[in-house]
Amino acid sequence: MATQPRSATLTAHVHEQLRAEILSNVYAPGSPLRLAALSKHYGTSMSVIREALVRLAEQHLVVLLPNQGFRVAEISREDLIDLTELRIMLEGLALRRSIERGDMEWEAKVVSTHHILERAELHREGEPGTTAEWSAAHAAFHDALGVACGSPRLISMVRGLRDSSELYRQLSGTGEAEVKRDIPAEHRELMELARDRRPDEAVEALGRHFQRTTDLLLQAVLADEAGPAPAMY
Amino acid sequence: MATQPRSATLTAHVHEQLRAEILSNVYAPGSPLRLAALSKHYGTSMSVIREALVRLAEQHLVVLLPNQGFRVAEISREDLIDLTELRIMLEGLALRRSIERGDMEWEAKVVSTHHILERAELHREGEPGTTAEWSAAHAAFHDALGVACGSPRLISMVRGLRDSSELYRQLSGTGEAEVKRDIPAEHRELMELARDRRPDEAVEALGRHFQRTTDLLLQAVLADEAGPAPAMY
DNA sequence: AATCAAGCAATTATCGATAATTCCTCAATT
DNA sequence: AATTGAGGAATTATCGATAATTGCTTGATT
Repeated sequence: MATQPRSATLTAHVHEQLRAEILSNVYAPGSPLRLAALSKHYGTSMSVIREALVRLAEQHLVVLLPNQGFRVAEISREDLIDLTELRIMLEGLALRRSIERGDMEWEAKVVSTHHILERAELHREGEPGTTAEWSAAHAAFHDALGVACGSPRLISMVRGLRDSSELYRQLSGTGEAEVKRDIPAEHRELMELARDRRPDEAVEALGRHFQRTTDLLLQAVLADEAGPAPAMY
Repeated sequence: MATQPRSATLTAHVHEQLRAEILSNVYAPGSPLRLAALSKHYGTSMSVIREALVRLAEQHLVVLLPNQGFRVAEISREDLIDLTELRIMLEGLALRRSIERGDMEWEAKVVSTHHILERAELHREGEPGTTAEWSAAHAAFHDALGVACGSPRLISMVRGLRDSSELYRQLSGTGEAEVKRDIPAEHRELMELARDRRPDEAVEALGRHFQRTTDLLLQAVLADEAGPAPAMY
């Protein structure tokens, strides 16, 4: 398990790893992240764990309660709806601007990341859940769509929202509900509309893409959770 | 100078203080923030300084270069323009939604924070630069405008952008250029349009308010900085 | 003079230990 | 039975020291 730190700094490495673990649902939403346990797990002192967790807390992937430690961020219907609305708007804007301003290098990146994603999708046929490779390829493709928007801040915000969304997506695995959906086709459509520089249609397609995912997620994973709280009364 | 920590935790207290110092331009943009010096300044160990700085780094107010420490975030024409564009959009959206969804308590908050701001503006007549009280009142008023939008994430993003903007604003002091501008009147208009629930006009006014500030800032403070770099060639 | 490398000083990153706080248990009281 | 409060265990927050890294200075080399 001894990991060789490729990162410039130990903390950066742990931060990346921990983010990946959280996004792939190794720790359930709301569950505590104990310093001692993680310290042992990663073979580093509590200081570097703590610093990594502080960073994740600022990114809203974990929550810090003073003197009570860190927990994985909670999930909820309302939050997913909020998240999706903002994502449609901001990631849509980033896409629109990329289409308007992106150069040929950008086009190439869209095409190439889509190609990798398409391959991952073919390989995945009938697989149980979301593969780590597919998730990475998926994130890379969506990132490419907006990366030429020209605004570092917008890119950063979009990435943050995307990470938060991933928390929900992983929850469903490859949900049964998704059988009715041709996700590869949606991605191909997005790639073509971006490549062919059709801003309105592309933004529209992106919005539908997100909304569909959210709707399925809402009915599949978060179907209940309407009352004030789960149980214990 | 011994500060009594009202915060739940020492780090939180230092984080707040440091944020305030950076936003009020105690340290110039780009200047290094040395752990030992700050540690001495605040009378705490380097660990809590470091944690506070890590948080600020995630909020884009400072920058961390691995093994080279922390610096106050740099400023630039392009960044200010980017920032303003995003602020107009996001803070405008928050305002629109607050007008649509805010209850009477929200209205009251808008009116009351505006009242405090107006008082601070009157008191400030002829003062040299931006007062700390005025800055606080100003931030509180703008915060109130968007706080009822119903999206915690949007509120958080808007606050982050507002903090970054403050970095620029403080740079100008009460610039000479502002004499031609009736800022109190702009604020009053905003308050009235929000209070009277006129979304389109309010959002429009907010956009103009930001754009004016930025335009003046651009010509007053960041007039040069067109070439590749200041000097040293 | 310019370049380069070795050594040194300053600074950051990491560690392990201590202090402070919270949470749980359980007995005492009502 | 429910509530309260005092202990004690578990956990977080803070500290000071050590290790690692960077960057500067200086002296050797061309």
